[in-house]
Parts: sequence; C-alpha cells; structure tokens
Amino acid sequence: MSDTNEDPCHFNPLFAQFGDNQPPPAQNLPGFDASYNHTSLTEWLNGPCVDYNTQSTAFDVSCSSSSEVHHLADDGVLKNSCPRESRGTSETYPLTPNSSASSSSTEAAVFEDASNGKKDQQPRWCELVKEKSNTWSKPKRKGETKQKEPRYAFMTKSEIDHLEDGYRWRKYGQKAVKDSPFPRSYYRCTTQKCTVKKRVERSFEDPSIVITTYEGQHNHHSPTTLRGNAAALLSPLSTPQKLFGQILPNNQAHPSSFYVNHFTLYNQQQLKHRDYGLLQDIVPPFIDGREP
DNA sequence: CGCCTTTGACCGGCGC
DNA sequence: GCGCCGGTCAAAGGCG
Repeated sequence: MSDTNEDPCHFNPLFAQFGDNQPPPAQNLPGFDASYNHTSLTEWLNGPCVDYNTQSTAFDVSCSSSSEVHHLADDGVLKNSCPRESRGTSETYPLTPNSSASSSSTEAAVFEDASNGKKDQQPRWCELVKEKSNTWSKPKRKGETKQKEPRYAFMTKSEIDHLEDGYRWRKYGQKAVKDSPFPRSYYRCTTQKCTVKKRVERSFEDPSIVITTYEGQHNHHSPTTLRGNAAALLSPLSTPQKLFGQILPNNQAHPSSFYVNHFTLYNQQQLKHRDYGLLQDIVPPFIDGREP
C-alpha cells in the first residue's frame, strides 16, 4: 500500500467527498448510467431489488468480455483495473470457491463447472496478484490446498465499526494492522455449517470509513430479514444490496458502482450512518446460478 | 447457562 | 533457516 500513487490497482475512496446523509450525486457523475437513475432515494428504495447478477449485467462489467478485472486479491487488498496486457502469458484463472463447502448447491455446481475447465465453459474470472516486481501473476497455491471463498469488500462511512447487516456474527479474533492505528476484527457467521466470515477494519487513510470484507456466501437466510423482508428470501447472499449509480474513476475504463446494503434499506435507522459505499469489487456473474 | 468478546498463543505462507 | 505477517484457535471472563 505504500506505492499507492504508482499502483494502477490501488483503491481510491472517491465517495469520501460526499456529504453526510446524502447519497452521492450519481446522476452528475461521469459514467453514470441514466437508465438506473432515480428521482429520489425513496423511489429507488421502493424499486425492485438488484441482485449481484443484475449488477454485473446492467453495468456491463462482466469479466468475460471486459479487458479489465475488478477483484479482491488473495491478500484481501482491494485492487481494480488490472490491465489484461500486464498479465503476460498467464492463462486466465477462475476464481473457484470450494465447491464442497456449505454454499448452496446451485452456486457450488456453477463454480465447479468453471474450475473443471470444460471446453465449452471458459473461465470467467481472473485472480491475479501484483508482485513486488510490478508484474501480475497467479496467486501461489501450494499443493492446491485450501481454495478461498469469493470476497466482497465494502467501504462504509460510519462511526460504528461492526455494522448491522441482518446476520449474526461471532468475533473470533482481532489483530493489529500494520501501518494502521486501527485493529482488524474477524467475525464468523454463527449459523451452524455456515462458513461465511467477515473482516472489519477502519481505513487508516480516512478513519471515518469502515472497510468490511465478506468471504463466502451464506447457505441460509438472514435471521433478521426473515420476518420483514420478502425480497431477501429470494437472494441468500451475504449482503444483498442495491445499486443507485456509478462513476468512472480517472484513467479507468470501467465504472465503480455505488451500492446500499439491502438490509440497510429495510432498517431505516441504519441510514443515519450514511451507509452508502463504493463497491469496487465486482461480484461473479454466476452468483445466483444463472449466466448473465 | 448460553452466547459473546477479549487476547495471547499458535500456525502457515512468504520474502529475504 | 529465520523473521514477519495475516489469520485462527481457544481459554478466560463478561453479560443478560
């Protein structure tokens, strides 16, 4: 993170400049998709839920056709816009969650197809890490040991570290973060056989920003939304969310998409904390078992 | 009593 | 091989 200025894949918290309690003026931002414009937040809140699959389709950020990929590297650092040219001769590398894990059968089957490398099923996801030598390479996987779950990172402007998201979490660790005065907390979903984890840390560049990284997908519904949110029943994702705009960061070919946690929409109280964020890590197109 | 957080120890990966 | 670092474990204690 020290070479932030030179690193084309560093994370740029563009949303930090937005005013309190106001969504970003997405319609005024370059690259904003007018078809997803909403005259008001309320109108947008009442609209149909946009799931991960819809996001990748609607904003044309599918990695299958894109010359760039947005992803969360193995080290958990948000990276974006990795130029395809810089990948050298490396083959595309599917991001393949452990299919034997407790994720839903539909999702597992889809990912299995990708990892099997069938002729008619080209890998859709590239997982690369940037070496210190400024080159991109596949992450090292000694003995093909533990495959990692997909990760989704969120940045949220909030005074609260551990934001409510509708699921129950148990903290299992806390570590000091190098070069940061703020610790990183580790949480696990308390539901039996659910392997979803999340990390919560505060940005050292902007202490008002909480970075939440989810790993894996829930194999159950949110215990909170079960009673009050029928839409969430249809999408047992770790953090259902809605898009309300996107921007085109400087020198980047693909937009960043703004989101609001679906649960946040349901729980209006949470809106006090300006729970708007920047989704820099584009989710897999197969997330709900359907191709885009 | 069950569930949770805290916190030091431990482990594995990785760079030098 | 050694040290650093991120991630996890597990015992202890707090709380309702």
